[in-house]
Amino acid sequence: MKYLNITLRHLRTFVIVARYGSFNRAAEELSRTQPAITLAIKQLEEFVGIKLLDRTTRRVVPTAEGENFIPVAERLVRDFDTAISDLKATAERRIGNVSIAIVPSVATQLLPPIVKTFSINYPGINLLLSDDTARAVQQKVERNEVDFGIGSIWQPSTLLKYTPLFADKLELVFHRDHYLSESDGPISWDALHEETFLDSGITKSMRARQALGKSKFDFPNITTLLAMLRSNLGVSVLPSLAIPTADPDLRSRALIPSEKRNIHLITRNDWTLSPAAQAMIETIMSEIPAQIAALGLLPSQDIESD
Amino acid sequence: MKYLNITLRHLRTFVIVARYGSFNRAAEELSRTQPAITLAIKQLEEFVGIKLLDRTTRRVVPTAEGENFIPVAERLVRDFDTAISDLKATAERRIGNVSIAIVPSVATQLLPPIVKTFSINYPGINLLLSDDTARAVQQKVERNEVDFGIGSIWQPSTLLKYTPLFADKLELVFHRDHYLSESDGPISWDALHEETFLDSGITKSMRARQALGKSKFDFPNITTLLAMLRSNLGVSVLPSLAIPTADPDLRSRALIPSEKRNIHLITRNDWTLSPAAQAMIETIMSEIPAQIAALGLLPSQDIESD
DNA sequence: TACATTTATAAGAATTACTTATATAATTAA
DNA sequence: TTAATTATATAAGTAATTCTTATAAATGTA
Repeated sequence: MKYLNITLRHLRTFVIVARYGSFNRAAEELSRTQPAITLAIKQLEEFVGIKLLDRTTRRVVPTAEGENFIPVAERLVRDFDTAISDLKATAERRIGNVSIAIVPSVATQLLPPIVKTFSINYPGINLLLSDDTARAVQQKVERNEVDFGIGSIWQPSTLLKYTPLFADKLELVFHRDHYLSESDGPISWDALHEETFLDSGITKSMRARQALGKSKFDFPNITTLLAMLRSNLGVSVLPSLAIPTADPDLRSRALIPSEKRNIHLITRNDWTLSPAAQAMIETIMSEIPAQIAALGLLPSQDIESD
Repeated sequence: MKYLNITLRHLRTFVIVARYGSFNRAAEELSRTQPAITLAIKQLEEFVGIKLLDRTTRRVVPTAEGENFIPVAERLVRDFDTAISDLKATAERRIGNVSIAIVPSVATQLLPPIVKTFSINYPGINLLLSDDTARAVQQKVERNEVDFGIGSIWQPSTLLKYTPLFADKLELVFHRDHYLSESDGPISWDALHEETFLDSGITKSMRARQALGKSKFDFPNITTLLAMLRSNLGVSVLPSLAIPTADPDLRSRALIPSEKRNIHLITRNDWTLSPAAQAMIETIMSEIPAQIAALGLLPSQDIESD
C-alpha cells in the first residue's frame, strides 16, 4: 500500500453501511463479503484520519463526524451516478441537443415533415435550427457553431465533408402582370438579357450568372427578394424550393438549359458527430426520398454539378 | 474485465487530458505513463458508450459531448476532493463544532478563561455552550444532544462515563442584614434547623438535605434563588462557584462538616468523541489546575464522595 | 517521401481488492 | 456467571485490475 487512493467505492460502501447499520447486510447489498467492507471502511477512516463509524460486534453507529458525512457522501455518489447516466442517455439518444444551420428554402419546405418524424422518434432531443445563407451555413459548420449544415456549396473547403442530398431545379420567377406571364413553358436563359434582374445570394454564386440580364439589385434575404418580385420590380431566378407555391401574385417558368442547385449535408471532417446529431442525420437520409417525390425535386447524382 | 467500474480516476484523467489536449502531457501531470491514460479514456468512453475525445496522433479535441462533460467532471472531482479534505480538516481539528452542556456556575465562573485558550488554539472550531441543570446536563449527554457535559452527577447511569474535574465547597449564603452576618467563620449544619431554607436544584439531591431546615421554596434556577436571597427571604446552601463574589448584599459562611459538590466531565461510554470535542476536553483538562488555584476550589479525589 | 511525434496495442509486472477461514468481542439467554 | 450466538476484525491466499515497458500504427511536417 503505497499511497492509498480513496475512491467513490469507499464512499458508496460507507453510505450503505451507515444506512443498514451493519457490515454484513452492507456486504450482502453490495454483493461482496464482510471483510471487504471492513477493509474499505478502515481505509476510508485511516485516510481521512477520523473515525466515522462506532462499531462493536453488536452495533454500528455513525460518530458525530460520520453522521455529518453521510449526506455529503450520498450527494457525491448520487451526483456521480447521475452524471454518468446522463452521459449514457446522450449516447443512447434519449437526451441531447442538435443544432443545424440551414438555408431558408430547405428549412421551410423540406424540413417540417422530417422534424416531425424526428421529434416522434427522439422525444428527448432538442433541435435548434438556424436559417442562414449558404455562406453562413458553411462558416458555422467550419467554426463548429453547429453540429452540421444543410445547403449548397459556397466555397469548397478541405475542412468540410459534403454529402449530396438532392438537387433543386432553378426557375424563373416574376409577377403575374409581367409580360412573361403571357406565355407558358420553358424559357431560354438568353431571353433574360433584356430583363431587370433581381440578384439573390443563390444566383450570385452561379456560373449561370454570366447569361443573366442587368442586375440592379442584390437581395441576400429571400423574403425581401420575394417582396420585390411581388411589386413587379423585375425577374429573378430561384430554386423551386424557394418559390412560394401558393402565392397568387407570382408566376414561374422553367429554364432551358435546366440548371440545378445541389443541396448537401455539410459536416466537418475531423469532428465526431454527437449521437443526437447522428440520429438527426439518419432521419434526414431516410426521409429525403419521400420528400423528393412529394416536392418534385431531383435526386442528387454527384458533387460535380456545382 | 467482468463489470467495469468507472471511478473518479477516470474522470480525473479525462479532465486533465482535455485540459492539456495531450495524452502524453496528461500522463506526465498524473505521474503515469501514456498507455495508462489511453486505457482509462478508452474505458470511460466504452462504459458510457460515447466518444468524448476526438484524437489523432496530432491533436486531441473534445467532441461536443466531451466538451459538455468537462465542467461536469471537473465539478465532481472538485466536490469529492473538498469533501475529503473537509473531513481531514475536522480530523486535524482545524474546523469543527463542539457542543457542551454545563451547569451555570461552571459556565460563568470557570469556563471563560478556558474558552479563551481554546479559541486561540483552535480558531476554526465553533463552540456551543448550553446552561443546564445537572439533570438536564446528564439527559443531553445521554441523548447525544451534546458532545459532552460538565456538571455533578444527577443519577449515576451505566451509559455514561464520569471523569472528576474538581470539587466545590458548599457554603451557606444569606443577606447581609440577616442575623447570621453578625458572626464570622464556619457554622454548623445543625444551626440551620431554625432557618427558612431556600432549596436549589443542588441541595435537593444532597444527602445533607436531611439536616436542613424547613424548606419553603424550590428554585431550580439559581438566578431566581439569588434574587430571593437578596430580598432576605431566607438562607440557602450553594457551591462556592455559584455564589457571586462581588455581590454587596450577600454574605457567605463555611459549613461544618464541610460538604462538597463534585464536578465531572460527563461523556457517553459508547460514543467516539469528535476530534474537536477531544480538543476541547484536552484544553479543559490542562487548564483545570490553574483554575482550581485561581478560584480556590478543591482538587477532586474520586467519584465516591457524591 | 522520410522523419518526428503522438496515440494505440500487447504482454508482463506490480499493485490492489476480494474471498475463505478463523479469531475476537459483545450481547443474550440460560 | 457462563455458554451460546452473532457480528466485526484479522490473516493468508487468490483473483482481478491497473500499471509499465516495448512496439506498432498513424498523422503531420520538412
